[in-house]
Amino acid sequence: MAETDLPPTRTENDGPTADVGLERLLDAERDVQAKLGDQPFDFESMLAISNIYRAAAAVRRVAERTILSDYGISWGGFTILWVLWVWDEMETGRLAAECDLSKGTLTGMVNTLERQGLVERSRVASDRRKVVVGLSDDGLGVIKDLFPRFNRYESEMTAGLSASDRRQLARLLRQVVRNTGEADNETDTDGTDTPA
Amino acid sequence: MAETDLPPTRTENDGPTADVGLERLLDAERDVQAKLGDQPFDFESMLAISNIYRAAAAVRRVAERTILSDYGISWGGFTILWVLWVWDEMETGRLAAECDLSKGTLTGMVNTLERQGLVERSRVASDRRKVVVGLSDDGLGVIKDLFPRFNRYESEMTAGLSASDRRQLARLLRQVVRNTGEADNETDTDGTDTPA
DNA sequence: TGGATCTGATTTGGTGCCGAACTACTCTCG
DNA sequence: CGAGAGTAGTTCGGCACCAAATCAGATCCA
Repeated sequence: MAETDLPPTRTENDGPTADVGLERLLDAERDVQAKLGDQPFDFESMLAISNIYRAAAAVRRVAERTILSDYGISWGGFTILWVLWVWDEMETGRLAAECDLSKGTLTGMVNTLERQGLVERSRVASDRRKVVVGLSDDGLGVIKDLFPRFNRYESEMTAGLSASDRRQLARLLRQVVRNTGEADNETDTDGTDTPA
Repeated sequence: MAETDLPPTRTENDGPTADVGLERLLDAERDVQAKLGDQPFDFESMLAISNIYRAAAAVRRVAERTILSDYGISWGGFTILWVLWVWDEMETGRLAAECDLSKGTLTGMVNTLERQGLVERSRVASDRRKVVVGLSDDGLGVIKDLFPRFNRYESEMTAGLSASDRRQLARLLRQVVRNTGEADNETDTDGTDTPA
């Protein structure tokens, strides 16, 4: 959702607040509330969720424009290389889950990476349905070279956050992921949603 | 990037930790560090950033599968309707900025929404380059109906977070967005990156 | 008046990404 | 064994999304 500041006409600065224009946020809240009449709404959740989306998109766009474009790979492509690097070759389905992509999407992206000579597919002899994907030598070279740069970029993106802020951020986001209830929650951390 | 838990073979539960398998995180850190040799890396930033992306994707997918699919609109389509609802009709360029989309993308999505009869385009008489987009009556009906449901969903996605957690989350994410240095930062909150 | 320039929107070409349908293989058990 | 149920991966149709190129209208001098 849109960054919920910027009501139509305001461009003035507002001094050294540590945060992005607080008044704008209040403006936005007022504007939304006006549309809703007396119906209550959860402004803080709205801000939290919409900022997740905006931050993710911005971080991705900038990463792709800056570092990733040097190697001609996308965010998702990088993720695949990274997973294969850290945890070695694995079969398609698992790789998809690990990269948080649908199987269909993964097939396409592996095609791209294969065309670029960065990964290799091989069928499993013991179960000929399965396909294992692994890094090629070139792929290994790329990720070894790329990861430190990427990680440096990640650090830059969290500039201004203390170490505990970063941990907190990760923690809160994990809770959000858990709340979506999408599978791969095989961990069942709080025991409230055990299937049976 | 992949949720950085789940090293290849571990499925056991790990008891009532308040957080997602802490040991797995440590495993992942160890695995990555092993690949890097003595080269240092910023694990906490990596976790923070990758979780932003994963949370955003999960929240979006689930929203589209559950509420949004009832109306046949996408996350981005919803954003457009919402912005137009709260701040009234506006011209294409501004709408794109507000929705955090490129102009080209916006054109396409407005086409879709127009086909669905939810928004209307009209040229501006005083400057015939400009196009103003606004909600149709149907579009207004949809967003009025949809927003409360969507907002309820947003609340659910932040379940388990205190009010101050939510504010904190939004705040930290705003800092990340700021760090990307993508424009629309006309606010310049800390004075370090003023163009001139 | 009329080119050069600027600005707003659309078009174009190409991925990424999804869910659903499909194909090929494996497993089960009668 | 062999039909049916299950599973792994790919294909398909369709948006979303971007950057770059293009088109059309406005503006600014000279």
